[in-house]
Amino acid sequence: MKTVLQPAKNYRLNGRLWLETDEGRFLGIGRLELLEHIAELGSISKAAQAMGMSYKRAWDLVSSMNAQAAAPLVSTQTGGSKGGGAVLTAAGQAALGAFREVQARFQAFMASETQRLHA
Amino acid sequence: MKTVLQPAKNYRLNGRLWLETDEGRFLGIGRLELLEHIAELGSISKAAQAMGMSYKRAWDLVSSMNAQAAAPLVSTQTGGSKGGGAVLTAAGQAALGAFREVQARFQAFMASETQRLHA
DNA sequence: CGCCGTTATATCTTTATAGATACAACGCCC
DNA sequence: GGGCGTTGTATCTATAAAGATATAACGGCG
Repeated sequence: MKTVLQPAKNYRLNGRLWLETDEGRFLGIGRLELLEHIAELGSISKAAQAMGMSYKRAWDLVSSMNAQAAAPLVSTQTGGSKGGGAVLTAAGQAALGAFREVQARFQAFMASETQRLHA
Repeated sequence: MKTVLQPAKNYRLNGRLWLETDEGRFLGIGRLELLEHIAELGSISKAAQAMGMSYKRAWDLVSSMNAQAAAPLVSTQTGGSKGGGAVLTAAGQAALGAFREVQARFQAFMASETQRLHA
């Protein structure tokens, strides 16, 4: 196996991908996973708990996403039968699906490039 | 123009790519630019100055690169006619070239994916 | 009306990271 | 041998990011 680079240990190509506006990051892998958990659990606090993330951080992320998007990605309700909750809007579901696909192709790209480096 | 996502402002896909080992990041865009400046200027301190980076940070980056690589990427000399200096080793030049290519294809990937999102 | 679980918000503390500063060691060169 | 500019290293400070904690507001429901 001829490799162009020879670090001491096994190495791999890794990376991160995100959508950004002039105001900063908008949607990346972290926010993507948060949206997935919110969609599944119907609650910001439950999603944060499931991810080992503080509620504050999760709420800050949701807040910044909703602020930067033309239409909110997450719709929240305070009070009610279960105390409240959060669900994805149609825009949120569309964003989730679209970014999932981009992320999948990014994974494929990285795998391919890692192959090439080790070739 | 139909877009899947509708943030308030213009948005773009961005990302970072790096090589990593179990010990952490090894070579990314920041270290790549540092290597380029070292190759051009023959000095860690001059490279740091040109990049608006503190010498300490530049030295730390070089040190961690050399520590993680099987062969050092940067060869340094203390003292001498010009007080000392730093040059890329053959391994450093090879790493520079290889990562430059990966980075270029990554840029193309991101441009293509941005196109697709706006399609 | 009071209970409940959640959203929403403020404030303080902790932690990680970058930067600033200082200085010793080195080796050519005058 | 002394000056010079760089590498190499330690230590302290400043700043930003994340976490911890506390509490108000909300609205269905018994």
